[in-house]
Amino acid sequence: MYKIGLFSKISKTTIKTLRYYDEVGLLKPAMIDEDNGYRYYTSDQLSQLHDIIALRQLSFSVDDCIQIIRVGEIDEVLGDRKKEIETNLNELQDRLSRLNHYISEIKEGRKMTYSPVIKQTPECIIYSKRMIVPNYDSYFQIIPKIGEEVTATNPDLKCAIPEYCFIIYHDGEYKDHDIDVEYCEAVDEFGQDTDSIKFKKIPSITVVSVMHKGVYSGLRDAYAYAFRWIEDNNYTITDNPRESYIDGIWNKENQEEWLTELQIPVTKK
Amino acid sequence: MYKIGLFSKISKTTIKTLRYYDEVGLLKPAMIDEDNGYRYYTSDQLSQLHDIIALRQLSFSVDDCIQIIRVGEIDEVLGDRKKEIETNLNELQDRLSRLNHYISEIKEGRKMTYSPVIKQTPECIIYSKRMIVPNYDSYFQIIPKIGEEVTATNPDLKCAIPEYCFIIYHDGEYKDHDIDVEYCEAVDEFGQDTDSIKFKKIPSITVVSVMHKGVYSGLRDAYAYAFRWIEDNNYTITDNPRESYIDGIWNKENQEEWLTELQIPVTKK
DNA sequence: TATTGACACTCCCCTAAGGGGAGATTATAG
DNA sequence: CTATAATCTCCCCTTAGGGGAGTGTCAATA
Repeated sequence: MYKIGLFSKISKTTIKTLRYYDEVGLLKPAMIDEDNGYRYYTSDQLSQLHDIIALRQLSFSVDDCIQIIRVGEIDEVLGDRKKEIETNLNELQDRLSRLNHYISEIKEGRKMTYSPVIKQTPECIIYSKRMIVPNYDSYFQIIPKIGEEVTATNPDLKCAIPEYCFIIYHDGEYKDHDIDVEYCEAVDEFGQDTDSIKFKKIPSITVVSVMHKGVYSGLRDAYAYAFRWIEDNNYTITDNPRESYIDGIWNKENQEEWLTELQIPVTKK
Repeated sequence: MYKIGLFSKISKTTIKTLRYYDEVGLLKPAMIDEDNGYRYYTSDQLSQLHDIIALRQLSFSVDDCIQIIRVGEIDEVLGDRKKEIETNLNELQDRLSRLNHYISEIKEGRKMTYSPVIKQTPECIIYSKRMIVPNYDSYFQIIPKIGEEVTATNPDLKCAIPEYCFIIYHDGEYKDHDIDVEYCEAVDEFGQDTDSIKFKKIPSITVVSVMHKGVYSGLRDAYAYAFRWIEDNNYTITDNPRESYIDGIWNKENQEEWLTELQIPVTKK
């Protein structure tokens, strides 16, 4: 019969842990002195504790251990735990890769003004108009007309809340004229298609998102950064990039305050 | 100006999280209505939050984020975090490997009666006697004599508490006669060496530990299991195995209750 | 036998990053 | 004007114990 202090030394387990295991019923002492509450353990508890430590090192939770020890059924929990660990492993590898990317960016003297985030876009209904525009400047003149065109055929149509208004670039490469773009705006329900304007439901997808502040010419740096990031962190681009407009000429006079979100659909390799 | 609900939808962040970030000072709303306490956010907060999410995805803690955002110093924390993640990664890989080993053991129909644990042996002072014994049965007769021999020259010597009494097998291979063994017992201080008995300090080492219950002939299975485990989980054996005696003929009559701990010094590959 | 230091006990608060819910107030839509 | 939705604060909960306060007990020594 060992008192808790000695047993803790033998088993290399803290007294706190032993008391905790007693409390939750994972490992009860062989005997408790009724008078003074002292816990007494035997070597029987030692091998039980050994089994418990083995399970804990296999990363089972204390609750799992109780289940396993009491019911003796480990098989059910096993697969779950494996998947869980594999998920954690993948996450950690992703984080490490991103951290290393971050570090190497700093080492190469870049200022790290971009903060790439992996996120899901919402599933939503949009209307879209695809067109070839002569150059970048021109389509900001075109956009208001699209709005008018839509409300002409769909007077009751309302934008989705929160707003989600973006352009998809369909050219595989960079072009500065005759650009193949698709203007999209999320709305709250389907409306009447016209020749040029089509309603459709778009699914939720995974994108890497980069915020760009300021005038649109700076977007190229953001693109460059994002593409480098995707390459370095073993993601694969799965679709054409989107530019989502948050603040712009329509609500902010100061160009410095314009806010655009670059969304590049990706999947982890 | 967005109220919290809308802002939470725009930023894909829960309201709880936003309130929490407000509370800890990581992201304060642009304005709080004095009358009703409502929080109001702007798109400025949106890009700040985006930066925060990026840092969080890099696995920085909220406290780290506060530091980084306020002071602007990320470099110091960066190295720490990298090491931390690498450590976690190694741990997880170890766990996954052990879990897979476990699963494959079950699949192959083994009953998994052993629970391998990685642990540290204590640093301690021991006396030891190395000898060639004719066979396994004979050394249990020899051991009491060693005790007498030691107390003859060192009458005041006391065993260490907790007891640590073990045999090291110095033969590289299995032998059933003329076995080269070293009997060791931990004591509380150095004593007088004799011709055959030497005192020495042994360091703490990492071992894989397997408990064996029952008569000694069953130890072979435990050895076999442990060696297979070590192989499968990418550990390397760094020294000769130890058998540590916990319960045996000296305190338990019933052979079924004998308890022996197999300790095999290892290091992770 | 008295003391003293080591050991044991319970009880309470703490962790990180919010989640869940209660109860109260406010805003918005019809 | 009312019903519902949104928002507020406040409190408790999560893991696996750690730290400490205050108190009681054991074993060895003077």
